[in-house]
Amino acid sequence: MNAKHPVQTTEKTLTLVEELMGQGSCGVTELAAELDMGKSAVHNHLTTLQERGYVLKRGDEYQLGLKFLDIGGHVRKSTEFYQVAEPEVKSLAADTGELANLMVEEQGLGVYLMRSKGDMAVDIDTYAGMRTHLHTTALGKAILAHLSEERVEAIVERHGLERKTPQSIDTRAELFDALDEVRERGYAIDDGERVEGLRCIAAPVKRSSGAVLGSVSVSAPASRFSDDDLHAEPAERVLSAANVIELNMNY
Amino acid sequence: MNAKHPVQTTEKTLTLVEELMGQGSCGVTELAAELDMGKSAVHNHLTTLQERGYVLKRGDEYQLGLKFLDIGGHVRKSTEFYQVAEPEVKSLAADTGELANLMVEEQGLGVYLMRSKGDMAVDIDTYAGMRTHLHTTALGKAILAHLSEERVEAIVERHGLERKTPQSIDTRAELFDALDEVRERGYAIDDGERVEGLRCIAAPVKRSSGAVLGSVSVSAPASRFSDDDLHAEPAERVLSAANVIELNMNY
DNA sequence: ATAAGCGTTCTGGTTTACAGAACGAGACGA
DNA sequence: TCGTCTCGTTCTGTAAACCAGAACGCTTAT
Repeated sequence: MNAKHPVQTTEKTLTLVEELMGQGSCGVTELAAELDMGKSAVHNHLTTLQERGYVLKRGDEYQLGLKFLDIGGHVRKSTEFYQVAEPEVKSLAADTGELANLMVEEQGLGVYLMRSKGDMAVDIDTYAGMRTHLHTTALGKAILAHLSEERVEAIVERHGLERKTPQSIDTRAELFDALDEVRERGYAIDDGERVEGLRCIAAPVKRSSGAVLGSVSVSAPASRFSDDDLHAEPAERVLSAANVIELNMNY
Repeated sequence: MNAKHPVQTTEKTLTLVEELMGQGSCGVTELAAELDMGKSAVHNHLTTLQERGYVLKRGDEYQLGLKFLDIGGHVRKSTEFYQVAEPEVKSLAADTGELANLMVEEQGLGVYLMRSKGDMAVDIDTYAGMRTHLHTTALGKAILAHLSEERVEAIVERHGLERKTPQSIDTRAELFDALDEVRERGYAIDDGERVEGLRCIAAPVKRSSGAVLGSVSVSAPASRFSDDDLHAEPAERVLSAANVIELNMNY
């Protein structure tokens, strides 16, 4: 549902914050030009944000501060799912030596709640808090497979089916086929659909009611996740991690 | 410096966000009462924030979403100091088996940039992004010890010397004595000054210019950090971690 | 020297945020 | 079953405040 009486000033502030996140570090004039606002307006917003700790001034340039991490970290820490899953994702990373991830759905997008690196883990561009289209990752497909068809339709309607690599899913038919497969097999795979050469295997975590809470995964370069291996040990280990989390969530 | 023409609407939005962070989950009426605002104003702000992904509605209550973690995570990831220090803090935790931390100063407060748990690590209430008074932790004292005296004065002026436990520093004289000691010894210690029974040892990380970038630490229960041991292996290991980070920052 | 660029300050007109009242829906008890 | 209380939401006029634009120092480049 959209806001019937949105606060336009707040929208401007948020747009400014998001622009600053994209740019990294910016001057007043540059931001004003980028966002079609007057310099004074931009300046007023920035100084207000600075006073509250959300923005820092370094020389003549402004940049986002760590206050966002404070709030975000607090929100994450207060999440039961994160608290319960965290140790299990860590041991998943330790056991496999690869990169283990935890995802939840929010507003139709996938949010990485955490990532834990094992000894050999690849270092890709993800970070805790990062958002991604659900259809482009194994984690996302594991979640989508256990939402109602109308929820999935609504999400596709809202966010589209953008392609990240030539392997990405980009039609509804492909997506629904893939989700059927996930439900049958019990876990989802991603073979270079978001990052070329990266394979990923993910299992859903569900409440005993059947509602999906999120998903767990392990990512590794294709060279270490061969076609044969993929469906053996790694799948086994990811499913067991998901199962442990489910048990601990349901007490 | 304070904003000469602050955007009051933005301030209201931020106050609302911070209140929501404190409360966890709240209804419109409760928030309106808490903040002395009309219900319609609170509602307008919340729906605006919701539309942008910063706030979620669950039933009739509103709560903060993970968008803050997205922005905060992005800011952290873009920080050179974090990128460089991260692997070293991880191995510090792995080697000692305890809780290793990384802190930077922002707006006169200490911000935990990361925490990494070793096998036996205590689980305390800190989280990445959390802010704390600098004078209450070894990490903070390691930073303060390498700021100019007027910076330290300004920080004390701004944030005061609040006590967390009976052991906390709470006078300027005590603080400056402690900082002298830190400079002489090369590292800072905290013996139950923030959390009773928790000992902590921290070393500053400095640019070759002498400017302090932040600090690294290891925390453990007093039972595992005896008086004798504290200044031997742990101190050695923390100093070496700080040194490695310094070398990698300065290329 | 001069000019061009920046961030910052100032002001008034007009956009717009918001108090307060009214509405609809659900929960509860009589 | 009905009335009552409370919640989130919608609506409206008016008082407030956001902001374009111009002006001001300041630094840097020509």
